[in-house]
Amino acid sequence: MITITDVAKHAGLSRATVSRVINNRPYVSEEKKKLVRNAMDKLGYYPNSSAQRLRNQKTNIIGVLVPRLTNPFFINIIEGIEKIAAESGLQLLICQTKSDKQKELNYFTLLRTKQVDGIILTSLENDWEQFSPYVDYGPVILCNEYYENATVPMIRLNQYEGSYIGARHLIDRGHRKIGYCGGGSTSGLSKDRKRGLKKALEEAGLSLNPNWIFHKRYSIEDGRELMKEITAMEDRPTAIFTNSDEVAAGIIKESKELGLKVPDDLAVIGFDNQPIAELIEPRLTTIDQPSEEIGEKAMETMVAVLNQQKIDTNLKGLNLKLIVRDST
Amino acid sequence: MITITDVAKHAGLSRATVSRVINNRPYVSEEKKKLVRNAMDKLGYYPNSSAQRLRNQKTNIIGVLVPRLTNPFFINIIEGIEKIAAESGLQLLICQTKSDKQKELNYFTLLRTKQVDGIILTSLENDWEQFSPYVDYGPVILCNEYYENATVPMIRLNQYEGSYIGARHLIDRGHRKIGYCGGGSTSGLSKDRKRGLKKALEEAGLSLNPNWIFHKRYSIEDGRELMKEITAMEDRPTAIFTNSDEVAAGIIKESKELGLKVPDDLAVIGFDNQPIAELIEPRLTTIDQPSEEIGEKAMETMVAVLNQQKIDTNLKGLNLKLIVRDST
DNA sequence: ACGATTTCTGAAAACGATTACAATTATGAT
DNA sequence: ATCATAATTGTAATCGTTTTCAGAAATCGT
Repeated sequence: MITITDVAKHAGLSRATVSRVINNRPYVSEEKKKLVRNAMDKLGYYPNSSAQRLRNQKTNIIGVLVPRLTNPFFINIIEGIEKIAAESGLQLLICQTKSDKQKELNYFTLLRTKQVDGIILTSLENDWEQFSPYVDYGPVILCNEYYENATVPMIRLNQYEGSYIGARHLIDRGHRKIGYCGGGSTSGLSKDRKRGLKKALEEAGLSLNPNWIFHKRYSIEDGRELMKEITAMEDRPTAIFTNSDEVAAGIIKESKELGLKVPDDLAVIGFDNQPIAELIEPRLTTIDQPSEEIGEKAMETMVAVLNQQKIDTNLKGLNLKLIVRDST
Repeated sequence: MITITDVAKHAGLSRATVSRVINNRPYVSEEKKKLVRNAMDKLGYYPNSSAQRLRNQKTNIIGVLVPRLTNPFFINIIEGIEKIAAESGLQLLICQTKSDKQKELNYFTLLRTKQVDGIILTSLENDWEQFSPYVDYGPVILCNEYYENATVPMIRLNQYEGSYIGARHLIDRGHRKIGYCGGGSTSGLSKDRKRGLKKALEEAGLSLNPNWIFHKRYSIEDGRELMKEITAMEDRPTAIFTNSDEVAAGIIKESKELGLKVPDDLAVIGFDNQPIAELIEPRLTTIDQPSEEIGEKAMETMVAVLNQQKIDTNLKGLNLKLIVRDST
């Protein structure tokens, strides 16, 4: 392997001078700069990043925790994060938690072993109390998800509002028996979605039937299973409010297979406005989230924190929007 | 930050002994082991991985190059890769090339700066000649994609065969005017898919109309655009063979919007058997690929190469399978 | 009991970069 | 011409590990 020492020797200079050239430090004469550059080119030198990281005590890598890569919503967030990361010369270490509590927590050793300079969380399985001991070891930022009591920057949308407008839409369409399929975790997002729904129901003089609350459903397959469960009930909801377009798509698909009409027999509303929402028939009514934008904002915040600048987590202009299509 | 020196001091021993305990080296008495473990626990010590990497001259990270994370096919491959990586204590650095030649090439500096121990390529934009200079800097493995003349391990399926059976299916359904939408790169996969189609056509006394060959279409949106182009033609194909389910889905969606019936007015066959293939209507006829399995095999091969064991890239039992649904 | 192994432990030298500091030379002001 | 200041370069320490080497202690075989 070619090291900085080789370059120095070849250029007839010291390592220090070579290092200055690499890092665009001042106080190097043009003449020597040229010598160094020639030597680097000739030898095909690339600095060893482990050595740089050890010496500089930073990695320029940010860990990004997502539940599963199969969910386009999180890919969009990553897209936004990556855009800003690239602009700032940072790399991403993308980590799948598979919605597993322990896995999620384990990724925090990345911070302790100095493999990453910071962590962005896009979903939450554990309670805030589990995370809080780790914030001493490097910046942690919540993107999309949030806690009420967390002490780290949170890039979040008004999920309460989003959920409320979705629920209102169902009520306006005349539904009185509305089911809910949500995460069921203790995160602010999860709670707020349920709260928004409840609020809309209350306003209409309705309440949430505990039999129609479903948790921990994420995939298309989960949606299909859920639909089978609903069909088996004697008292069924006429509309269902879901936490993701994938689950909603699964419900629609299975409904059709079971000979039920969407939205007449069952109205379905999704969340996220993924490509699949346009593709499936009937096209899915859903709640659009500016996912890429919150990813960008999260990474901008991370960059600010790393540079010890003051941060601004204000997200005005970014709203959840109801997209009415044919499934409601 | 707590270092190994702190632990050594706290335990009243040398750094060497602590290191031996960390790495399960022999020749440490039980007594001292306990002292070290206690000290590590008490101080909350985690080894600094930059230092370990510098010293050990390896990172235990493998770079995985994919075109775009939005394509579930590649996510499946990653899934397989990750499974084996986890078993072997390796981490993944996932890199999106966005199907950009330069970007793809740039990621090879990861190898030169020793940020990764090896690279797995799942798609190819450049010619093999562009890559070959880099193979000196660390193991490179091709997964899914391949070249005829490459000198690195290739985990590949018989795309020629897969393409052939797909084309045969269309011909058996009575189609004589068959269009092709493929990658159009110089990779073996791309060439073989075209070859397989041509072979089937020739056997039926047909040939591939150059007007009906389309390249560089990847997304649902690309599919929709493509469909508009086709509709604008005066002499249109009656069937189209695509390179991915996403493009195929876009074609189907747009067809319906344009008032065309699939498969009657236009038959469409996809590739990959993604979830979307089941969801869209008409359900998509497609060619299933054991994507997770080839990911696993690729990582197994990488592990073998890193350990200098002899490798076996045989993939028998893993085949491309035609899945007939309703779009043909 | 005595030499030959084997087990245990620490001192010190790596790994490849960056940087504080000192030494030297060049430039500028008077 | 002289002194103050700025620009240029190198020496050596440092980041936090692992490992070679050597020495000390324990164990073994006879």
